[in-house]
Amino acid sequence: MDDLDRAILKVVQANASLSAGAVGRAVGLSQAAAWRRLDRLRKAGILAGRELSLDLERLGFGVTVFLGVKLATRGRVDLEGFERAVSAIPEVRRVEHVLGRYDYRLRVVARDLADFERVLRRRIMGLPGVGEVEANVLLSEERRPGPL
Amino acid sequence: MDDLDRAILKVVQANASLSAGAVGRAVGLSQAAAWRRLDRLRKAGILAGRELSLDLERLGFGVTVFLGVKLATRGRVDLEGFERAVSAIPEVRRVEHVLGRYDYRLRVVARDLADFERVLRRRIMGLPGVGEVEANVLLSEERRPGPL
DNA sequence: CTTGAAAAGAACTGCCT
DNA sequence: AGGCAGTTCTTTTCAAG
Repeated sequence: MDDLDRAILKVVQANASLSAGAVGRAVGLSQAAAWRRLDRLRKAGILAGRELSLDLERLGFGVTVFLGVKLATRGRVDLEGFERAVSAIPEVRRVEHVLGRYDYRLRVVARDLADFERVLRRRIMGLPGVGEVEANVLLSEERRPGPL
Repeated sequence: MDDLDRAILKVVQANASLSAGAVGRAVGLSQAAAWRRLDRLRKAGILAGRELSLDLERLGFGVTVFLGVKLATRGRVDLEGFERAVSAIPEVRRVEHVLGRYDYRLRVVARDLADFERVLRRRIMGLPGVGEVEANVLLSEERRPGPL
């Protein structure tokens, strides 16, 4: 983990579709040297994997809502039951178990607000142990490269 | 946008590093046909791009905190000033502009809770227009494939 | 949509400094 | 560790059925 590795991580964060040769050119290494470092970072688990980002709006899912969920009852059983049930809802794209005002934060997509209401009432509110629920509708978001 | 396209999107969601040939085998198309469909999905903006997922824990950032931020004052100027200032903080990995109890939700990483306290007190609380702030510490999270 | 083929480029390997 | 050179595999494009 030296400065060259950090430079490589910066480059691939900015553009995940770069070849080893292109990464090498960007940081001043040969294709083979850059590839070996990328390989090492992958095997160390630091480069965890690629993800494809779908444009959900173009697929007809124009609404994203964050739900803060507080469970009415707690305990190991409740957490597991809630997580299993919430994972079966296709509109739920992310389940975050958190500490604070809520127990879970869910990222939910829907075609529109009417569709979201359906998901909320028929799927989310019926989950086992759900207590208080709070919604925040996403207006826009920005991803940032992060610290390094 | 037919069933084959949807099947392709499912496959590449599950594994973003698949070659066009491998995608074709998975959905019952030839290499060339699968490539043409992937190309079309990319050009239509539905496949928006790849992202690399870094393992921030292995890089020494063991703490992730979600911050709900309510601005003390509002208006176009306040939003823009806040967004510009918050984007300059390297520990902020995501800025979500939302409607609801908060105006913004921030995803913040730090080396540990002491480091997070430093970021919160010296960086976040000093942002222009910041009013109420609420923190939720991430315990675990799960990404789900999403609806299709 | 399929097959086959060809050119370009990327991934991987071994050897040498 | 880094560079060079070579092999293999993918990507990408094209022609033809």
